[in-house]
Amino acid sequence: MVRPPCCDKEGVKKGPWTPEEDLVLVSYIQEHGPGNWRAVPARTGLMRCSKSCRLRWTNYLRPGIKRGNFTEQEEKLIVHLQALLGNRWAAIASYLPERTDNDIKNYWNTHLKRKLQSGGDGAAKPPAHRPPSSSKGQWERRLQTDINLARRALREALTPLDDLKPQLQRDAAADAPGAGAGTGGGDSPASSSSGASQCSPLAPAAAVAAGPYVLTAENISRMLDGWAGRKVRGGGTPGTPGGAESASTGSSDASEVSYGGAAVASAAPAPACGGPVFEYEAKPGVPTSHQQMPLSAIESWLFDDDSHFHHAVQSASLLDAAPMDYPF
DNA sequence: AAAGGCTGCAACCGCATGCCG
DNA sequence: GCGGCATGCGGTTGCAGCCTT
Repeated sequence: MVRPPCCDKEGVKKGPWTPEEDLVLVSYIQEHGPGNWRAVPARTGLMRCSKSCRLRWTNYLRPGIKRGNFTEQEEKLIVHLQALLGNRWAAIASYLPERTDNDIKNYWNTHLKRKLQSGGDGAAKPPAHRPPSSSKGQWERRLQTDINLARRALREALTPLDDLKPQLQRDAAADAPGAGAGTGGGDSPASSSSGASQCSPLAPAAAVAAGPYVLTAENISRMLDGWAGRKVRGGGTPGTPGGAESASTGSSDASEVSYGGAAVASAAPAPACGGPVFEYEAKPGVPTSHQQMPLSAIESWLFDDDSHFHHAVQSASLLDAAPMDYPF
């Protein structure tokens, strides 16, 4: 049996996506849900590779994505997690639910890497405990250790949030009672990969908080308005619905245009698991779009499982081998 | 004001991994 | 257990806009 090429090299369009293409893709996914990407080009008539469709959806069209304007907290998280996990952007992104791995990767390469390099010689060097590019089995075993390290790093990164901690913990307790409670067994957010079509412990809370995105005519209209209202880059590169312009215009853009806004979500009732389409858009094991949810989830993960954390701290001397000495 | 260089972002490419028959 | 397929992931590239000279 001859394996068909991933992308039909002939007749496959490349380059920036147009608003029309985005609309077609979003409409299709609204109807059929993400997945079965191979069928997407054929069924939609999009002259795009299936991978391109998936990428476009994952990085830009998916609801709940925040773009631009990385906060200092996010920067710290990224720096710490990059030091701990290496260039495993998908894993890092799982701690920043509103950010895509591509976004984080770009931000690291364009901002943080340079920042670290200019900030100190040693800081930019990968730590000794950085995951080796060895077999996955080794890596998985190591991951358990790194989880504990990550917790410590996250706690440090989140230290300035102590003022908010009581509220965050209340949120975590109220919104995600199960979030992180089972992480003592090593089930970190980064490692839970089976939640795409299931109810993540966090997903219902997020759905309640922000509601699911429902593609309606109004939303499509808003989307197109957003495109039409912004200058088209490169004679065809649309701004992204998630608010690509937000970097220069302020953080409000992201919520204005993104699909995760509460106003949009209010168009439909908050579903239980298996509700309307896009309910399954939550990243696996991570909350959907709500500004506070990621921190709540992280806080929950960090503090709910504190006993495990302290045990790890006490029993593992490896903490000493993981200096968190970064310029910022 | 114009030209060249630099920066940042969106997208592509190829490999790795997991699932299913 | 094996092979094929679909998807996920990380590295890299291309290009438009911005900045500097």
